Amino acid sequence: MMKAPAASTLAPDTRTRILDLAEGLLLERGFNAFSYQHLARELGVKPAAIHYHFPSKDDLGTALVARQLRRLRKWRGLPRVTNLEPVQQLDALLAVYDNHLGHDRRVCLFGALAADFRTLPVPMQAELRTFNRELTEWLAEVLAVGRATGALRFVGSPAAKAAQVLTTLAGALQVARVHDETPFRVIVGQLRLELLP
Amino acid sequence: MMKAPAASTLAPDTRTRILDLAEGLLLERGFNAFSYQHLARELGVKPAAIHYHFPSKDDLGTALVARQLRRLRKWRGLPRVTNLEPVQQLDALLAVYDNHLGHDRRVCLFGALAADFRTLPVPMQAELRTFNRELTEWLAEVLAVGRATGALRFVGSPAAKAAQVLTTLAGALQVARVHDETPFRVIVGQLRLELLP
DNA sequence: AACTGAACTTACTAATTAGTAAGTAAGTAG
DNA sequence: CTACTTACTTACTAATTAGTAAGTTCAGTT
Repeated sequence: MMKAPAASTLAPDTRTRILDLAEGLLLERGFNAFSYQHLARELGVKPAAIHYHFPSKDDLGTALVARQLRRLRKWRGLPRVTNLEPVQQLDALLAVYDNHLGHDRRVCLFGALAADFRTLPVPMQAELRTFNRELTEWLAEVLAVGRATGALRFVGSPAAKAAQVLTTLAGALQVARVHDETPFRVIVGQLRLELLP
Repeated sequence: MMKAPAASTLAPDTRTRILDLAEGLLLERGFNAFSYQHLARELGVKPAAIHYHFPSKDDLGTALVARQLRRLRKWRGLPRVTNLEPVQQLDALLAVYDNHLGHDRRVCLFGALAADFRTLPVPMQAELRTFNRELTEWLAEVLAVGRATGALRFVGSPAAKAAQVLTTLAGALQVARVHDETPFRVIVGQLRLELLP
């Protein structure tokens, strides 16, 4: 029988270590800019060991996006998120992007993959589409409730505003990479200025 | 003596054909997703011919961004652009992005390179920074004049709003690539809705 | 008619890529 | 104890990569 993995904390298994490392490289250098050799060297194993866990790079990439989608679904259902007021939920979202910024100016997953999208394996494309769609839907709902209660202000539909805000946030992390943290702060400041009465 | 190249129209020379093709591949698949072989095959020459015009891929990439910067500087100085009212100048900018969308949903140069930024040659990074800075400064001036004349409406500084709008446009093309044209239209519609009283 | 330079091609190298197949060591199940 | 499974390593292939060096063709110059 399989031993259940320790639910949390402490030494992650190799598979998770591969995913974590690959995610870092993806968000810092792009999907076409790291190889199984890079991963193997960093982890102190042979490239074939990576192939054992993820037969092809397509599998690895797809697993990466699928994991992020699972994280999103878990996150948005967390009591410490669902219990918040819309303004605080928005702030929680902004905090995620701010955290990317602080993490060596990593871009978000969407921003890392969008440009190379056509070179990605089809299942990976599908996962990324779902990820972006669900995140946008979540934010649209937050914005709708926020405006209904007078806590947030904007014109147009919640769906349109949500798409605009998320797109801006993804782009803002890219601008931060090209320049420095300043434009990110400026853009997020502008977003808050417009949304909060 | 060198024959002066025909100022415009008609069969471009190989160097220009390389740049045009590389630009297309860059905007459609990313900088790390095309090779000298791809270029050569498409142009019906040998890879070494590309090396003749651009000794390294770094040179090619840098030339690509430098050309786009020259285009920007020329474009913003054109009478048919400088003579426009701010609202029309904004529309002219939006038309550029719309044109990318119509061109097989190409992302903009900035959006194509931002994610892979750290893998780019340093001179290419510098050109891209300058390109983004100058474009943002241009839009900030347009927005400042537009608000002063009452033709445009926004809160915050023109510089902040310009950074936000350009970031959103770059991101909107990426979203269009991942999904379809719809979110791009929605996001640009939202931008116009907010800016035009 | 000889020379020169631009724009290539041919032929190559060394490195890196993803991926495979076969073997092995250690642990687990019956 | 035996069989099986997990998690690898060793050793390899075939393709692709950027890049180089030397040779060729040809149009224009002197």
